Amino acid sequence: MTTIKDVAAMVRVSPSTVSRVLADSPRISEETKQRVREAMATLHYEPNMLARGLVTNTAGAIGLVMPPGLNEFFENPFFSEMMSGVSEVARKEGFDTLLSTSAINEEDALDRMIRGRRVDGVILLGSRLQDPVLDQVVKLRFPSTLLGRPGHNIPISWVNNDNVQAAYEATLHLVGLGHRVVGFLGGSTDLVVTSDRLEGYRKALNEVSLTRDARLEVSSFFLEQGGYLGMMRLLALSERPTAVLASDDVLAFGAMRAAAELGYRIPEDMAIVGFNDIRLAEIANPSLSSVRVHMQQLGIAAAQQLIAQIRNPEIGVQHTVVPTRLIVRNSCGARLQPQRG
Amino acid sequence: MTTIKDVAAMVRVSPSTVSRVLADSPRISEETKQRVREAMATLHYEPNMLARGLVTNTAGAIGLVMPPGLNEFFENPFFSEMMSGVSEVARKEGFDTLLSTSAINEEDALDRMIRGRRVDGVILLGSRLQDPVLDQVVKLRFPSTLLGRPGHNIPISWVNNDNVQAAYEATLHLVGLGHRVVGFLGGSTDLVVTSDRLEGYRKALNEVSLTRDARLEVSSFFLEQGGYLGMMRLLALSERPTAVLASDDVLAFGAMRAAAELGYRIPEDMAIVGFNDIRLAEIANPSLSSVRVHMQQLGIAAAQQLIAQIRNPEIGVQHTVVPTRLIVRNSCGARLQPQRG
DNA sequence: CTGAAAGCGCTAACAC
DNA sequence: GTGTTAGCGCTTTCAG
Repeated sequence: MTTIKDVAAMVRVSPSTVSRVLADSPRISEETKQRVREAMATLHYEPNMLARGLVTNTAGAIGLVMPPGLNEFFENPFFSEMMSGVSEVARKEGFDTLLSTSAINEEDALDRMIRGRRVDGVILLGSRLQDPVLDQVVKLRFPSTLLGRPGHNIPISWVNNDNVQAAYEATLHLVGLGHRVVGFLGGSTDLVVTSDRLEGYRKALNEVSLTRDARLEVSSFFLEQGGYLGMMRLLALSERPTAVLASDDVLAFGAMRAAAELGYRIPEDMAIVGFNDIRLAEIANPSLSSVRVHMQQLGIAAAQQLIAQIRNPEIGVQHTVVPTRLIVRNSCGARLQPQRG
Repeated sequence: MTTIKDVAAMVRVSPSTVSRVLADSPRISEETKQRVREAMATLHYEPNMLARGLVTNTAGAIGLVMPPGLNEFFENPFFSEMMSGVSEVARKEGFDTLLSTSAINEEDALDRMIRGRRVDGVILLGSRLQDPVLDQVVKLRFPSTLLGRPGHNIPISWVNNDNVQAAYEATLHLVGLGHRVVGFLGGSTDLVVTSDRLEGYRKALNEVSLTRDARLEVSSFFLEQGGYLGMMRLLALSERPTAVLASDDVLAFGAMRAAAELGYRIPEDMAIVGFNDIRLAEIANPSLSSVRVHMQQLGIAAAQQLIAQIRNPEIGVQHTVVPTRLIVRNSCGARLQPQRG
């Protein structure tokens, strides 16, 4: 392994000079820099990040802390797109991206990453209503950004959509198409994102004076299968919904499959709107109406916020709201001639 | 930050004793271990991985080297599923997972990771026909596993499907359904996986004495849009195919969209078989027949092989072939009554 | 403009 | 069983 000493020896300067060249210090003459750089190239020198990190107390990496239930998360296209945004920014800014795979739970993952000095900051993917991880990271005063919204009042930077508003608008859209019984199909209820979208849904129903029915609000796990099962429940109700707002596209697809299997036509017998607008929404048949949340943009903003914080710890908490937009396609029936209402 | 010294001071032992407790050395009395561990807990001690890595020359992480064209890759569900397998193993074995996002190309990413001692081994995701990265990693004698097959003869561990055989069987399946003009829709031609699947396709056509036509072999980028455009080309041919083998499900979906848009019914007018069997294949309408490659299994095997290598560098190159299976659904027409042949 | 020296937190001989 | 010591590769005062 080539070290700074080898380079120094080759150019007949001291290790500190080589170190200064690495940092492009103005105190080193251009000529020396030139010679040192040549030596680095011929020796294939690459700085040892561990050694550097040990003294500078930096890691050159940002950590992605997965929510519990890794697999569920990996399988959701949301994840890839968000990560694509994160890593794009990380790359540009010279950071690597570390996945918190080595621990069994979020708390341990965080401890390992933070106290173990493996990363310079963390992006927390999603939050639960009472989330100890948030307290933990705030208590440690460690650079961090939450992708989502904290469920309780805590000074932490975050990047989020206005999920209440988005779900509110999506629900009103369905109501505007004439639907009087609208179901809500959500993911895990202790996730803030689920609760926010549910709130928006309820708000809309209240506003148009439609009676709410707890049985119309089903929650399941965040997988296609979860949507499938949830939809089965909704369809089994004595007063079954004619439209459903799903809090995730993957759930929406499961719901569509369930409905189709039982002979319901979409959108004629059952209108569906999803959330996230994953790539597949456009391709599917029928194409899925969905609230576009700009997943990649969320990832980009989170990474940028985090890196700004790492570079300037005094920056204070930052909040970014990425706007959403309802993309109307075929699954909600808006493109049909109005039949009800 | 709590260090080993703080713990040592608290228990009134030397730092080396604490270090030995960390390693659970048998030379330390149970009683001392107990006291040290208590101190570690109350002080929230967490070992500094940088310092440890500096002396042991380990990083506690495995690197995932993305192929160039990050985004294309992130968007393919193949990636998430494979990564889910990798990280599951990594977690169990106590490794973190580092994404090579910080460099602009694979070579630099590797240099940074390997010479920078950020990882203990790397998983290379996919290979091109002449791939300098493979030479690089072999030359450095660094633990590594290729997810795919090397395009040239080089002693490197890999995990792969038998893509030639799989494509051969899939093509024969289509021929067996009576198709006499079968198209091939591939990804980037310099990828080994594309070339292998193409070879299997050709082999099948030769075997059943169907004339091959270079115009029936189109290649495009690895996105839905690529499949869409490729299919448009195939449909424009004077002698157009009645069946298409797509070397990736995402391409297959693009192809299906193109065909549907132009009024072709699937599978009646156009039979399609894809590759990878992503989750969506089952859900899609019509459901997509696809060669299941067990993406997660590939990731698991790659990670296991790599970690075995890290733990025992003398282990030599290992090769794993993960079997494939053609999953017949609706898009290939096998479930219809035979109409041709 | 450059060099010498100390030290980041940890492990690993080598002592006792 | 435990302590002492040196050193991993690098950055950073402090000298000059």
